[in-house]
Amino acid sequence: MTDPVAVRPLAAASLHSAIGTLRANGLRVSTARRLVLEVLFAADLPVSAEAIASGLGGRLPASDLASVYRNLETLEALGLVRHLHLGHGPGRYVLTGRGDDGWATCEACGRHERLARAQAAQVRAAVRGATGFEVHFSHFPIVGLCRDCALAPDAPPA
Amino acid sequence: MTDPVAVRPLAAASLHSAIGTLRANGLRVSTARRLVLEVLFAADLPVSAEAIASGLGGRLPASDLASVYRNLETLEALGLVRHLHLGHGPGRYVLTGRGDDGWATCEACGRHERLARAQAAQVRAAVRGATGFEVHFSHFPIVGLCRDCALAPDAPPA
DNA sequence: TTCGATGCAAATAGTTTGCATTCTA
DNA sequence: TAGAATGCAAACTATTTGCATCGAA
Repeated sequence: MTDPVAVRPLAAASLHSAIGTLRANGLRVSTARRLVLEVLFAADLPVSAEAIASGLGGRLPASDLASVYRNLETLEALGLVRHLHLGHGPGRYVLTGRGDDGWATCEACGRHERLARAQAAQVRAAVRGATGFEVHFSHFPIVGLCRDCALAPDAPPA
Repeated sequence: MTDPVAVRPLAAASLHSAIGTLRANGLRVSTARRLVLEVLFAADLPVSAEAIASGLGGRLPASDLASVYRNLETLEALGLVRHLHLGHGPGRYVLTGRGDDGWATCEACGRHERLARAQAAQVRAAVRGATGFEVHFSHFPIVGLCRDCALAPDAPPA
């Protein structure tokens, strides 16, 4: 990368537009780099670098783990990708625009839910009121019990 | 540990009472184990295993890192200690009863603030209302800008 | 005197970096 | 064909585990 130009977090609507952003920034569109983007566009939840390198476990062509990390860093610098930590274990990567408002993780059933913009706004307002903090929830999830598991503490679904 | 008896998270008010809990559970009070507790009682913020092993950087006697991890695991199983992740880098350990209601991390100035019980309750209620989730904030912090940094975005204090 | 706990070393997971080679622009 | 990106290997950080030895009860 010569000089990080488009550092505003601009979500790419499609693989095509993401590639356009790469080109617009003087970056090359290599096979490995395109692959990382393809996996991210194919995944609906945040995925680990390992999962990307394996091509989502074989559904897509595999590539080198070190290159995946380097590409994720590049894509993150462009604002096309974010990373977050949904618990212990490897970090997870998502396209900007998917779950930007935050995530909630259920400790009982393990499910990860995106927060809707309106939900996040409500919570942000509460935090602002209680603490003065201007928060976002994009790097760590909110952890607790989802509605279902909170009601049936002994028999968590799934 | 023979059999984890006191698994209810009972905060120890003092080093003395923590040692009592160890004894009550048939665990031995070794030098290394007492040292881990001493560091935790001396620290006001959550500390890394590395910081504990170094005796808070020399202020207290040092000990072996692997033993520190093993002891933290034991103390966590007894409910005397919790761990959390305040950002990237190593996990941090705290005594139960210190910041159980959660933490808020400022991205600009890097400070970590404990949430007060009432603050946490307000936020929990908001999350419950918005999402149905029954949350706690003890494993990951709330991340954002503290009141001061939110007001002066370009000149973060300290 | 026994077995729980220690200390050292080696293993493991996640991530980063160095460097010669490949391939995009 | 210049230099960005790759792939492999090695380094690094955080954490866990094996095992012979030590020491608290």
